[in-house]
Amino acid sequence: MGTTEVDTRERIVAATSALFMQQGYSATGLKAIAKAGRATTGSLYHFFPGGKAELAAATLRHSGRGYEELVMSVIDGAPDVVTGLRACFAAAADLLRATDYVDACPIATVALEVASSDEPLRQVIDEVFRSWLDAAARRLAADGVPEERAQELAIVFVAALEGGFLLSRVARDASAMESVGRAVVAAVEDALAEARRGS
Amino acid sequence: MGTTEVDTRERIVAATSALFMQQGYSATGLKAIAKAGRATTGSLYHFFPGGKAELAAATLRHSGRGYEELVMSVIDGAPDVVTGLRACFAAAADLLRATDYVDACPIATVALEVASSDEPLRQVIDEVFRSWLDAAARRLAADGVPEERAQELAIVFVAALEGGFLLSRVARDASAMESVGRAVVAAVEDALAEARRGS
DNA sequence: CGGTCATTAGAACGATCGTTATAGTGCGAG
DNA sequence: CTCGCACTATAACGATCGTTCTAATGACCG
Repeated sequence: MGTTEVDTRERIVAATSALFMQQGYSATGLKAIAKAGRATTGSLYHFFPGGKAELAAATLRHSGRGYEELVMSVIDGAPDVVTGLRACFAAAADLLRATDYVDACPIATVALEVASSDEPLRQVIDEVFRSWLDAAARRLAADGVPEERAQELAIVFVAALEGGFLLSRVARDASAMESVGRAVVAAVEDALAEARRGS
Repeated sequence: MGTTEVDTRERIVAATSALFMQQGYSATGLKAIAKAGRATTGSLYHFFPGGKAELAAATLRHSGRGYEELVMSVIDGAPDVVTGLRACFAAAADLLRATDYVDACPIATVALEVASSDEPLRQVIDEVFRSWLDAAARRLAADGVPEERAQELAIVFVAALEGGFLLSRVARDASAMESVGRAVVAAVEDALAEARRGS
């Protein structure tokens, strides 16, 4: 049995994620996915009998988990949340520059395409974002940000990241990502200072 | 000559904008646009000889100008920038709720689709965003925010709007838009307070 | 060796894509 | 009235879409 079928499956998902990144959902054909993932149409439908919809759902879940782990590991690798967040935005800006502004968030691209026209996929993305927000809020709370404020700052964090990706990719200039990063860091610092001062 | 041809042209652009909003660029077929705009394929190619690409460019420019005027009119209708910004985010949240989270920004959706795969359209969107950022920065500077800070806050403003649209549409809950709104307002208030205090 | 089954290869389906071509409409100018 | 031109209608093109189907491959088990 080995690991062959698992590798093919993961290769297909990885190829799908890469294509979603730079073309979105609708513009990415199954033939292109098969070619990029070194698979055939038959193989593709063997692993994803539900066709494009099932493949997209699997890809979004996979990418969502991957990005969450990446972000959380960067933050946890820092002495505190504030410097962790700073590192996050710096890493995102570096990644954009290093990949010619291609490597960003495939989930956001697909999200805007399907949010109002493909309910099953919208729900998948909703779960992914919810998981991100929960993880970020927990991490902020662990560093002393009050519960309610932590949830709001988590939303601001994710929205800033996605907004930064959008503006940076369109402008082919990562300075937008750095700008929103500074704003998020300042907001978190404020919340922490207020928490230490107040009740 | 009358206004017939102008009306048809504008009807096509409006229909395109609406379809881009909920489906994006690739998923929106020319046939669907023609039907929604009460036009035919021939009529469509008469007004936009460049085909889908030219129609998309015209639509993005048109929508971009429209949103810029809308946002600036809301801000200018308020006594100061801070309450103007508050009104902006409140209006965006209300619009999302009123339209079942469909009516958002067609430009962001198309932007993520084409930023790395369609250079001409990317440049059009780049111009649109640049115009937004310039207008917002000028408005912030007019209310006393130092030049450099105004440009950065303009980026934060637009990124927050787009990030708020994304999260709110996916979650079908406009509270994310309200959260990012509060963060932007706080950041601007801070900048104004600092400007009044410092040099 | 023979048989089973997961996996692959690739052809073929109808539908729809963006685009083009052609014929036809109707209105304003001379 | 008639010519010209802006505009419309519709059919058709080749290409590609997502999907289905049938064969064939190949490794493991009795």
